[in-house]
Amino acid sequence: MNESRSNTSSVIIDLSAVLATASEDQASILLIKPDSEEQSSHHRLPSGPFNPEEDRTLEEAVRRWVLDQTGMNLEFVEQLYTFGDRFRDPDERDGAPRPISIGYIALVQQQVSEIKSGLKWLNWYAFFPWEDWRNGAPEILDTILKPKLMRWVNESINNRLLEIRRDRVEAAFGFGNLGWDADRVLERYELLYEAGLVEESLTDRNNQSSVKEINFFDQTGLSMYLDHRRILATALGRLRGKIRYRPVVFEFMPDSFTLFQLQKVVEAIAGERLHKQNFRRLVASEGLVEPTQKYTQKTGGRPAKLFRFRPEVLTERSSPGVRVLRRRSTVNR
Amino acid sequence: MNESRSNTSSVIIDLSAVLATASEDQASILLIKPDSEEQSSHHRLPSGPFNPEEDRTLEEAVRRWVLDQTGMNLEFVEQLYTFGDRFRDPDERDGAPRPISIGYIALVQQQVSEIKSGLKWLNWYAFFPWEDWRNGAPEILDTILKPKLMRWVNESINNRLLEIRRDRVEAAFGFGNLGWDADRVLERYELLYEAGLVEESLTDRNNQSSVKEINFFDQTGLSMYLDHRRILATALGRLRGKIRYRPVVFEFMPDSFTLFQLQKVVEAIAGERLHKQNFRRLVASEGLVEPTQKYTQKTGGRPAKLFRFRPEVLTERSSPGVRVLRRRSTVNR
DNA sequence: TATATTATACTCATATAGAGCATATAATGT
DNA sequence: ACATTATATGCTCTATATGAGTATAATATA
Repeated sequence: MNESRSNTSSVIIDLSAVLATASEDQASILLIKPDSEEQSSHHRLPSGPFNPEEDRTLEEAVRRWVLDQTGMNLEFVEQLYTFGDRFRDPDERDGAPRPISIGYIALVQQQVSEIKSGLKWLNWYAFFPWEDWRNGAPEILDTILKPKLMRWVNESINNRLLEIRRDRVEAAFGFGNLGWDADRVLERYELLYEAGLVEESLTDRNNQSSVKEINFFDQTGLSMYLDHRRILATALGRLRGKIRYRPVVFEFMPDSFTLFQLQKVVEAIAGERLHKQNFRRLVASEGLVEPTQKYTQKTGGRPAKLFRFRPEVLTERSSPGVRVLRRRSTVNR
Repeated sequence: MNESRSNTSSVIIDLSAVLATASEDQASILLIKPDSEEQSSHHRLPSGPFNPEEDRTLEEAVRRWVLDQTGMNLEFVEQLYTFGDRFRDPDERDGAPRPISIGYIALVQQQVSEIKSGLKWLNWYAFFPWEDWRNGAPEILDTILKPKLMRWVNESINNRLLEIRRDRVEAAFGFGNLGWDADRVLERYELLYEAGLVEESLTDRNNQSSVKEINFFDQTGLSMYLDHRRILATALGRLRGKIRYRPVVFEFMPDSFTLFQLQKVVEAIAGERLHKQNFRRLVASEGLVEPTQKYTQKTGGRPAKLFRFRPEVLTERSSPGVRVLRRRSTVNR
């Protein structure tokens, strides 16, 4: 065994949190606005270094940083992934310590109170315009991303690489026979990054973008500080998957709500439209909700019954969740 | 914002890999045998510190350590989770740097060649006897774990804690109306750890075990070095989940195999028996395999057709996998 | 009173999953 | 040769889940 390496090189652990919420019309995340004094003009996630002397667990550290920076006490928190690629941080080449970045997702109630200055709620899809299929397939897919990705595939230096790239693109974007799989958010972002189609690609000097058009990147979504957009992509993918087998949607809902409100929130997260009658059948038969005695007329038309979450499902069903479509067939493109 | 903390405390990143394989009768993992000179007498995973100067990515570092320690070049590697709890490492209280542990899972072919000395393949279920349901519900569940867990639930200092513990135990072990959910390996291990029912509970001084019986822990599976058994539990849970929507089983299979051999491997991983005819229908209709022209008679009885994996399935279906049972009903207990 | 709008109930066709029965093809023993 | 046993493979039946559509109910408003 080779035990000869020194372990003395410094490593900084950076913890970042995606604070996600969803209202009827939008899924949004809480961001720290770019500061004019700072080098970067990009939004960033609440984040901070891990201090082993102060924090008993990683999750506690995340909670503390979020409380510091946003004033919010988190409930649901889940670890996403640990990123450690070299050179995603451009400063690192100049001898700065290597950042290891651990991403978290936190689900918070719809924004009730006012938020601190310097913070902002932003639509999730501002960062991933191609992920919102609620009004049909996003135009950008066929007009821009598909041709650019195909070009990147064909630029491969040999056939083996070409096949790998083609298969990855097909699987992630479903251009072939495959449909669109809403969960594959990270795969899609990674491909766009590698193909030089998002702004962050430029700071990675291993990568050169073939894009020459001025303002091209304005079309491919807002960029973020360092690798925060990658963490965000991981979060959206995880959330979309999790919603199907854990009752996490209810973290976003008020105490009582109509079924259509619930559906709108699920649609905002899933990025797809759902069949109203079937959705209602679904949540009822899964035992996820129970009716209250109240109704609301705010919806217009016939008054809607108000429902509440039924926490008992957790001890009744082993994977209770909103089993929405796993796949969108190609014909809907 | 509070930016006043020092970030100078040292952090060591430790990378560990679960090398998993499966043959017809067993799912096993590659371990480093306990060395008599070492303090600990426990098996451990191949692992080593992350060196930011040498390794471009975390995954590369894992591959390098595994190559060093086992001589194996890994193909499929996936990150599992990053563990950073204080005091899981008993040495840490004495001022040793805080270890942050990133777990990986690697899937390797059935052991063809001989392995290096000091290494050993061990049955996965030697560490989690309660996870193997292939011959019915493991006895240990009803005879030992259930009563001990119930006692731990009832020892709660107040009603709120009691309810939380009860719900967690019910969800993880399916004692109530819930069935056994094979994927929840980590949840079950964590509960046993917290309840003081596995040997590692003793080294965690936040935790005291109520177990007084001599040799009690011999019944609750082999213990491992540091938090390696926790990483192993994470790996098994992840693998069981993943097998359902990605064709990962084939990482374990030789070029050609009979459908029953494939089924046996899936059963070893899932820890459950499957319906033979339905399994065959399943893998065929999913397009996961295609017949070769060859047959084998080694199985006894009518010769079995040999099949091979159909890689095209990756570009045909968005989540191809072996959709085995998600839940086992209570009546089968 | 007609019309628009939303909520909710119900139906129908199809796909999928669990379980079991039946048949095919080998080896082995008498 | 023939019954027995063991494994492989094909097929049926049923219950349930899913996708899509039709019908009815209860409100507001022109």
